[in-house]
Amino acid sequence: MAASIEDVARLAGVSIATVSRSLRGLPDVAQSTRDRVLAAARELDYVASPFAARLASGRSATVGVVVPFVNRWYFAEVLGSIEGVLHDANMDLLLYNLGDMAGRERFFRDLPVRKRVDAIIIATLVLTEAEMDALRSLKVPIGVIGVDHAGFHSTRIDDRAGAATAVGHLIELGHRRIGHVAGDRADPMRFTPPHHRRRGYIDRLAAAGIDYDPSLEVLGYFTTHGGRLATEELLARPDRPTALFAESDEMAYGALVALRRAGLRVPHDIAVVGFDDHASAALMDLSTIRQPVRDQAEELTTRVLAAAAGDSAEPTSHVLPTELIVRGSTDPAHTIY
Amino acid sequence: MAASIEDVARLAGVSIATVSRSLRGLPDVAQSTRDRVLAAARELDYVASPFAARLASGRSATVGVVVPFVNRWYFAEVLGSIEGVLHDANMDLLLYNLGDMAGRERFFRDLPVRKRVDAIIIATLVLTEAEMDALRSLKVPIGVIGVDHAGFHSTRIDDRAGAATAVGHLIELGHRRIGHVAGDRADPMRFTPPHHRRRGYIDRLAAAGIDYDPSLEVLGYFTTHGGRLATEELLARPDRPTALFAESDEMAYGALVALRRAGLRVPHDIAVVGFDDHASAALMDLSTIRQPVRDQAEELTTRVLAAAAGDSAEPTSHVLPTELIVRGSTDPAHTIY
DNA sequence: ATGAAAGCGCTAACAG
DNA sequence: CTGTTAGCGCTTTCAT
Repeated sequence: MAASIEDVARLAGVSIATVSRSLRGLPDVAQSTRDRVLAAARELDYVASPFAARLASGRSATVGVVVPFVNRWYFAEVLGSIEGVLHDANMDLLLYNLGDMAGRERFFRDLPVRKRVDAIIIATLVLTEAEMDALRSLKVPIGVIGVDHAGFHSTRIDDRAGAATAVGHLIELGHRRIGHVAGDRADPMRFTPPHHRRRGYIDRLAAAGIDYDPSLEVLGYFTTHGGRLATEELLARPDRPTALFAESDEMAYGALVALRRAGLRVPHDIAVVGFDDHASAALMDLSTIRQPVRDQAEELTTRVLAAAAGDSAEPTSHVLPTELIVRGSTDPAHTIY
Repeated sequence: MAASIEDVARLAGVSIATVSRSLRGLPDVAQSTRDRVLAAARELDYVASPFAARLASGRSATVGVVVPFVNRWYFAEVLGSIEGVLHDANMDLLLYNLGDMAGRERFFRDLPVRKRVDAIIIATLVLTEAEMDALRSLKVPIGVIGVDHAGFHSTRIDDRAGAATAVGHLIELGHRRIGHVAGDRADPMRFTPPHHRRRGYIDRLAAAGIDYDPSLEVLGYFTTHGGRLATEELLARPDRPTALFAESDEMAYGALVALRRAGLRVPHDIAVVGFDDHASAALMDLSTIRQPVRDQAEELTTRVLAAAAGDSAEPTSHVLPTELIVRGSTDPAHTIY
């Protein structure tokens, strides 16, 4: 049986209260006493039982992290970043992967985080009023990454401005017919990027006096495969575009495959710009909008942790900058294919 | 304040013991009593405090999941699968992302899972004796995915046989000079696939009476970028290979990029086969060895859960089958580029 | 600076 | 079938 606080107290010749204080670094313990306790604890290889501590203190030293999918680049990146901050702060991380709408409904109905976390971090979901109510009922600080919701801590990028920058880059290169490989705005998970990025696309066209042409817009569903199919569809239409804006790099990869198969040269026949600066974008020589994924996750986690620790500042919404990265897929002096 | 078991007992007019029994579905409770308790619990929106239950019962209903990285395809896939099984079983999932050697050392030194999990699942690490001792000291069932260690539950594939199949496929197509884009065998994380997959490559060459040529072997470090560089290096050598075996699909993608840039046709000039059947392999038209990642994770998790629940069967090692998937990158009737 | 003691909210014998 | 009671291993007043 593992050592308990009583064993340590006995060995150190003090009360369990003193052991508790010493080990947690609380004040009002003589240095000599503390040293004795630390030595005893080390000798017995003692660690406090987290459950006993949590029951007694009412704090769980745990945060719940909710992601729609763990196996997509963006969410995996976010999750890894959060994990780092949390464990550096000696917090446990309870993972919830929604997976699909059924999982999402189950989560908000059952609220499996109840009575077990000091804070919650949720990635990229636009929450319904009912979901927000459910979360608020937990009475713990809540952080949302990628979206902002009043009353919750949030960190995100400006998707709309980023998309406008991407499209502006194409316009400055002289393109007027710009195809749009879009994310699914009707996804039941209600992700926001497709809405904002599309707005940015339309904004920027308008600013350049280019008419918005719905026939240049096809859904790619945020997958590589979808990006390929969408591009094939665009190419099959009369008067094909001279450039493509894909709402995500992963869709852009699919677009590049479709273009290669169609025998079109990039960027000479068709230029392509993506969004995210995904891990493989540099390899694919894809121009894109870089977003600081890890920074967003770390910044948000840090603030949520402060809130959980009692910092009662009002929840705020932070926006981090994006950056246009020009690579071969739009550089006329270059050829990918 | 949230309702406690006493509130429920009072409302239902029974003792807290009866509430506990009713809610947990234990026997020896009159149906009418149970109904009353359930109604009271629902009315008060009661859920038991997990910490109190864990402290009293000694069971944590939690499993620790340890991965080297969350943001690599294989591990993300594994993590997602484990999460599904765990939450279906009403278990909490505590995530530990090692990240690098420093993180790995810290994990095994501090053992942050101590006193908080009923079982541990670890992905793809070859454990040192010291690490195994540390884990054993926890006295909980341990599952390892991708490797087998005596005394631990494990599920894996036969990497060696899979690699041999991949190389055999190339040999049957008539190839004799087969380049090898290899994983790093000296990685301090000590992953096993590079060792086994390389053995399979060498085995199969030997079986076909082909001399092993070290100059055909270059490290690609399991990254897309590394695969590209490795391939470029292979192409720069005299008497270049007519086919490539990449130890992972992600490295194979890099190889395809390098071949395209070099103006070589696939599979006519050089055929390529990968390993894993990564999510994008179909899109890239890459022939590969499919491994059932989710199945491995689910099978292992299920067994570990049984062990944690008291099934005292000896830990065993299970091997799941792989399958050759032939696509355009090796099909002579086909052209990728 | 230290100790005694009262919980925290459950589970698990044990009685009846 | 149900209730009583003794913990589980800590944290946290409150004394001293």
